[in-house]
Amino acid sequence: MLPRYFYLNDNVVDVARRLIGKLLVTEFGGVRTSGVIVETEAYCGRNDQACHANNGSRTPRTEVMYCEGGVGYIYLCYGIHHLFNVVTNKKDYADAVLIRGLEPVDGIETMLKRRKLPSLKRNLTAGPGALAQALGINYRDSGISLLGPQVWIERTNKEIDSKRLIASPRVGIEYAGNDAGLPWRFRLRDSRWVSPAR
DNA sequence: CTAACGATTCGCT
DNA sequence: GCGAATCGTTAGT
Repeated sequence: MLPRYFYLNDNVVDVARRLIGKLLVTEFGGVRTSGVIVETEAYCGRNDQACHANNGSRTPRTEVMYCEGGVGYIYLCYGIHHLFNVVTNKKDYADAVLIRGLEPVDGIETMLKRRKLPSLKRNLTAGPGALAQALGINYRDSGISLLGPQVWIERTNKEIDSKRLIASPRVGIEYAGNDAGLPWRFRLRDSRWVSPAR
């Protein structure tokens, strides 16, 4: 399990890069499901128009983004999809990393059942809404600890060569003006488990 | 209280 | 490639 200090990093873009190649695990009702993170996006609470908590905007929903790093920020998108983010930085600094793609590892049968899919294909965990559903993550669990028994992140044996990382603009945030062009999306080159979005 | 909208996905053409 | 689905959150009245 990654220790608290991993999440206290005050550079959320750096955390987004470091999360690639880590294992994201959930264990609900004693059933373990997991996958290697292959795609992320960074959102910064200060001077980032794409962030829900931009420039100190506090609402009931975004309050967990202001927690000390090491909890999950999960919210409902389009009324259907539960998107999972890793909250980082110290208390009152509303930074988070959206997890956008996973390579399935543990509990594939369970994930197939949750996704109502007949067989293992890339749409099992490629895309932020898809992977959250596969892991059984619900927006009502927003604020859950990443140092607890239900959701956590682990190191893996595989080292990620920075040459295998692609940085590009974030997806679906055209409303964010100049910040829409920031290269804060990271993905593993040649992974078939990254999101369908361009 | 009301209305507009979204860090997306899926199915159909 | 395109449009519908679907509902909590938010800002405004």
